[in-house]
Amino acid sequence: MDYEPQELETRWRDRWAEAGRYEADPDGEAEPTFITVPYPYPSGGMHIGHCRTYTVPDVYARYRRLQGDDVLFPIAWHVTGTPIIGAVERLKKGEEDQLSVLRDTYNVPEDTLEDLETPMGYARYFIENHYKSGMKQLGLSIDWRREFTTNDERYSKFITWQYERLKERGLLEKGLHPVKFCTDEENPVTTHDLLEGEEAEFQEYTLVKFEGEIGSDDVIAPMATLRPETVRGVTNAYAHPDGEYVRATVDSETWVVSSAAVEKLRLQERDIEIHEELSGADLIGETVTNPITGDEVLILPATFVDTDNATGVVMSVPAHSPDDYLALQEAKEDEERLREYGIDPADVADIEPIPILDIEEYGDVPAKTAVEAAGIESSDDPELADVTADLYQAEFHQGVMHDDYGEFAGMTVENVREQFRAHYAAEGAFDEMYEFTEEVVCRCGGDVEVAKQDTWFLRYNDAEWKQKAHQVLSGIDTIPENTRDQYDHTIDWLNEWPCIRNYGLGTRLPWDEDFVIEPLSDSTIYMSYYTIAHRIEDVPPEDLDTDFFDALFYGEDAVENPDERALDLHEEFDHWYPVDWRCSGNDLINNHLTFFQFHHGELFDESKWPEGITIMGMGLLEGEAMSSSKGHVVLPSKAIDEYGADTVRFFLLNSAEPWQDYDWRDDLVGSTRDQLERFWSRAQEVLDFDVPDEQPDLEHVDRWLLSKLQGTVREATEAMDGFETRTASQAVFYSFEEHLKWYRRRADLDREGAQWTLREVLRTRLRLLAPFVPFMTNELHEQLTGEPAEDADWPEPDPAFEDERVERRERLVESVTDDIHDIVDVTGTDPDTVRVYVAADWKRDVFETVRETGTNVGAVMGQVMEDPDLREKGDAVNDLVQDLVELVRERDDDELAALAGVDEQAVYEDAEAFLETEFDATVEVYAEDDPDADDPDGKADSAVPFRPAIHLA
RNA sequence: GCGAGGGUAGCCAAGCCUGGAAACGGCGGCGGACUUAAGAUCCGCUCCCGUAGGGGUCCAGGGGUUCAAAUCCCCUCCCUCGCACCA
Repeated sequence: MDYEPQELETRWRDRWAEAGRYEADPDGEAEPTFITVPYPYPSGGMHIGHCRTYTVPDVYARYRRLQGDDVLFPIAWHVTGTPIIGAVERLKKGEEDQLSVLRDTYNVPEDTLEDLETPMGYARYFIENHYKSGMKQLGLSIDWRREFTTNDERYSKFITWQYERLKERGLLEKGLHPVKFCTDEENPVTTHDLLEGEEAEFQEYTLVKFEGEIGSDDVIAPMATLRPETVRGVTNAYAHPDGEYVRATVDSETWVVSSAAVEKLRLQERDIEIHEELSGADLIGETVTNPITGDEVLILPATFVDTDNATGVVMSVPAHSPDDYLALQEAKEDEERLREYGIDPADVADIEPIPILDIEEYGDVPAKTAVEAAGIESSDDPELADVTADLYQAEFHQGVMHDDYGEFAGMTVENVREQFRAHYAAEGAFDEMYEFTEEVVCRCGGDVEVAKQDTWFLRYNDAEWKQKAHQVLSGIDTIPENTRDQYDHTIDWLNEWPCIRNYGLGTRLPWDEDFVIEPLSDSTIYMSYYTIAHRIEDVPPEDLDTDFFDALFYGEDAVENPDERALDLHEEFDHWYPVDWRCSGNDLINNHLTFFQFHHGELFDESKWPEGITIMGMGLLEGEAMSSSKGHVVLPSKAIDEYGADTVRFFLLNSAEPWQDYDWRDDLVGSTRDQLERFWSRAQEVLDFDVPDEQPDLEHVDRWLLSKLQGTVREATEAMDGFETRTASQAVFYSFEEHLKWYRRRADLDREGAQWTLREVLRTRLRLLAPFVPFMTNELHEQLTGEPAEDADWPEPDPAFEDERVERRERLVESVTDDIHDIVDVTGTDPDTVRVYVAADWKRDVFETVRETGTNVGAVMGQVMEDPDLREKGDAVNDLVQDLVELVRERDDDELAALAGVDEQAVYEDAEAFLETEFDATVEVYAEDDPDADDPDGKADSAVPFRPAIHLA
């Protein structure tokens, strides 16, 4: 039978579907195992980069089934939030990029595009035609009865229950929060909605409220700065001479700021009324008072001031800012210009930098030192930015505040900034304003600004809640183990999390219908929903109130008059929960996986807390990140059509451990396919053997192979328990192929014993490989035994076949073969006779002495030299002891014990026939001290125990 | 900057926790078998030197511990990822 994966795999898919093979219902006897993976987000199609994420849990699920567990592996679809809506919008607008992704990358037929113009239509298309069909093609052992979407009515009731309960427990809080806001669409936007500035970050400027008289009005000129602690070093201020400014009431104060700033402040929840438009020239030459020092400073003209950034008025700290230092120098030199604005140049000439912090190796005036050291003379010098960055960096970490900072004196900037700012903000001298670090543009072309919005937060900063999350974590197996620190760190680091959005799919906030609960916040404990997803369909949504879910999750004592239907569902929940394993991506450690722990800690009893998390690496395609927008993807359907699902699975699981990145390379996938095909044809040969079931006489090599098989079972089992799919499949498949290679070279395969052995080996390996390549192994195992591999048991190591001495003996044959090969290669000879001399008995005695005495050469020599016969041999004994000490050091006790029991001469004599074929020569085995030994070149005495002397002729 | 993970032969990559064989395996390359040929398959070789199983150098760089270090400790250099309101 030839290997035809397409035909074979279709047949098994149909069988599974017809039998409902992976539908899991509580089974009283078996141990329940519940495995989940984050539900996919169908905002596009599935590509090969997604496949491993779902295949790893499948392999584990299949493994646990073979171990006899009752396994639940469900899937659902996450549609919450804006990505799908955004994708639909772009499609409806006919955006070329979007159309190209749909048409070219995901092969959506032209006449189907119309169906994709509603969010759920769009989602449904990709669910059915990509995810679901792809998962079925891959052979994922999913219980399909339990699928749902997060936009389903009943799921929403479940989310409603959860948020009602969190609110009751005081874990939700209302507050203001900065968001990205498109000024055209007048809506908050997400990173996915951006054309430019995806990298932009929120930057919180401190506004230092300088007071003064501009025109004839008392006003506040808020100077925007990122370094509020430098306020004592301010010598002057700058405004743009041609900039547009306004005088306006901001909340209850009168401010002068740029016109551009007004709009931003409005978005940041300020009450604003404009009184008068001003030009920069109106500000210049005026003096304002530093709210901290009380010093009066002059506003100077500067065209480098950006009126579109923050307030459009900046303070100047020439002692610590290279920009300000140069600008001041330049202002002093241009007296003409100062007079133009009615400023007395003498007043400017008097301005000297005021240092406010010390930093080693930068002298009294760090900015001056930095600028001069770099040889910068003009503010146009492109090197200035680097010099500035270096100085800021150094000052931040090493700068020590001067004495006039009072309670803040002596501290470093790093430690003082936040405190300092909070202190003067509380006094009313400082205010704040947000800006982006770069320009941000919406996909609609509109300008995106920072807006402050009313939001509900999850209080992840709550100390008690954090404590619970740590407790949950301490009970979780984290794979790989070194991710544990990251979770702990994330738990401590998480702050308040805004859990709602203004629009998007999903569940409305129960007490405020204007808001939708965002995706990361509606997916924290949904694994529990899988346990009842298919059966809750029988309950009308209007009955699904909070009491219902309390009874469902907490049982009959949780509420008065619990709903019988809920209690019924509770039994199934109770059967499957907690989650045994959550298999997820390493990019979710920082958010989802930690939220998952917080919410379980809060909402469930300790007995329902998750037990394991394993994280997965990314997929690359031919060494580069996959990208659907660039069309740099491979679709699973295409890969499976070309190679077969078993090959795709085997490659994904064998090329790297789950948590490592893997690289989908066509040539390597092709070679995986060849390997499976070879496995198949070798298996066919074994199937053709006609051997009885009961064990025939076995030879040494057969026992050797069977012993190796037991070790492989052990290794694979241990690896599977730790999700090490690569180690497990490598051991069972590739490493064992190496053993077979040797076995085929060594053994006479026409014997009944050999054929029986090979059949045993195949039967065992099929079961060990069943989680990885279920189609092929089921087929072959059924041909071999009448039963599919997945219905058999996971193999156990059989102690009757584990034999260290057998393995040691075979190792001796391997090394003597290697040694002869080496000599043949080096000498370039083709021997007719190969003579092997086994070390004399007295050498074995020395070996025994070393074993007993230990690996101290002196001690061994002392012991050995007590024997007068040995003493006579002199240097020969010394050399031998050196060799044997080394040999013993390199081996463990079991190995040595096994070696000690080996009759070396018998081993080589048994291998004579093999060696004769191997070298096409006559092979003679002698004892070193056999008086009749034929030893033409006197080689025999170089024999060492387990390292016979060799002579070629 | 903070947090995490890495740097192994032409390339990919195992080994590192639990120190003990120039270091699994794959790809690529070279040679051979089979074949009319190609492909596939199979067998060898693939750090340097060597006509006797040997010797030399080696696991980012530099120090240290040890009889023994890719593996343990310290320092330096370089790379990847995350630092949020987003799946």
